[in-house]
Amino acid sequence: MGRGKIEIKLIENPTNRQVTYSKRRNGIFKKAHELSVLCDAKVSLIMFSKNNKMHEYISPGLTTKKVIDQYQKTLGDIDLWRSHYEKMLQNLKKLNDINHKLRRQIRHRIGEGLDDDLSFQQLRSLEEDMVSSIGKIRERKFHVIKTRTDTSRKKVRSLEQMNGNLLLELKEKCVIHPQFLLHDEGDQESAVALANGASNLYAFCQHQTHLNLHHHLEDHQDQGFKTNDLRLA
Amino acid sequence: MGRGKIEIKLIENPTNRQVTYSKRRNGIFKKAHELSVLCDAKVSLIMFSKNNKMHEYISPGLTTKKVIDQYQKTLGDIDLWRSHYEKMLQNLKKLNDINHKLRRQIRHRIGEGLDDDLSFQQLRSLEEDMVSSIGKIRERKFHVIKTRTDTSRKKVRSLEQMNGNLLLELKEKCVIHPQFLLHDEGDQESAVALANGASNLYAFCQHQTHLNLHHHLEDHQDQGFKTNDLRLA
DNA sequence: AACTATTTATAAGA
DNA sequence: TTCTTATAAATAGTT
Repeated sequence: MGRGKIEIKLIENPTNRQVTYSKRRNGIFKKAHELSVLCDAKVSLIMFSKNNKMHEYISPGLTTKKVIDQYQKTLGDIDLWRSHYEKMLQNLKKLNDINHKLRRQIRHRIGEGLDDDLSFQQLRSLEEDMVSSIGKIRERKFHVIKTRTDTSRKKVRSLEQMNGNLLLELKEKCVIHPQFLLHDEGDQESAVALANGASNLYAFCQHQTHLNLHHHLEDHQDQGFKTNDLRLA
Repeated sequence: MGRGKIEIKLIENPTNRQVTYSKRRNGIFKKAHELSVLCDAKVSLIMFSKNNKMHEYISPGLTTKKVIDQYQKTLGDIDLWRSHYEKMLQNLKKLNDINHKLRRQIRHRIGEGLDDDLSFQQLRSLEEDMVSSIGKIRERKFHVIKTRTDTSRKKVRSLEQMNGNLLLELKEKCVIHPQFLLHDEGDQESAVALANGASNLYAFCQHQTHLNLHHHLEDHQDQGFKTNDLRLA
């Protein structure tokens, strides 16, 4: 209907296409409206242009939601959404049930809600179970504390050994180069630091010992303590 | 367009209306399809006739669900369904999380999964908690067993009293009407039944005593034992 | 956006 | 429903 007949196939020219879309869209909307009125029909017409501009017609007194709802209902529950939705509802219910059961179990295990529904036998087996569980927890607790103690002990041993080596080396160096010795009597911290196990050398070489001990307590990765350390001191 | 012009208003004649609906419906569908093809538009056309018969057109390669989804998205998430759906999803997720936490708590309480992530302090407080809980459970257990014992004791006392009364009454009746006495020596059950506390009257009036005792043990509500009972025996 | 020659849709009748 | 057909309406191409 127009100056010439056209073939029904994609209009390649974008401008042309846009114009035709516009004209025909209005045409369809008009027809949809006429049908609504003439035949009292419910019509929902939704369309998106090639550039995703949306246009819709809906019969007077209706909403698209209503139409879609009726559509779903009419198609029956074969509908993807409805079944998906209902699966979700079931899931929700199941999870809630499980939740309640878990809560109940916990309540029993913390000694609440026992009056509700536990028989003597159930109470007995619950008690038994908890006694055994507590055993496991204690075991684990002792394991943790033992591990921790062992670790500390090892650390202490290793530090002691390091200190021993350090002191020996220091002693040698001081004997060879007595000019490095400092006699800073006012330093109180040194005394505290040295009290750990280096006290036998206190009178001999206090300042350097002090500084090197600190190094080792603070930075465990630092293994490079040779003659350089002495120069830094 | 037709033999005569028509006014756009409800067609009162149902037959006429149905015919028009049919014709125009096809017309719109054709136009919708032409638009789809000519302009590469997405078209969804759903309609219900006055008698709720549904018809739909959907552009080739599309589904109504897709169109509706896009419609919802385009209108923005103000949409009721989408928000409802998303609330449900959130809920589901939350429930699942809670579930996991509850399970974890239970696992800890039954002494599993302790290595994962419990510090020494946590283990200590868990142990403490469980000790206190076990106390509550034991309390409840003792309460249950005590209640049950008490109830049994009361029942026994009450039955003993009943039996006493019964025997006394029976004794009287037998003295007044000695003709009711039966000397059925072969009855072994009687001896078992009487052993409970009626043994002192064994030689006196065995058969009746036996039957009446049974009545009372089986049916507690039956309080009506008078002279009639003896006649039934 | 308007025009208009043509095509298309369809109302009424069969 | 479907077909027919006179006529109304829609619209392609043009301005």
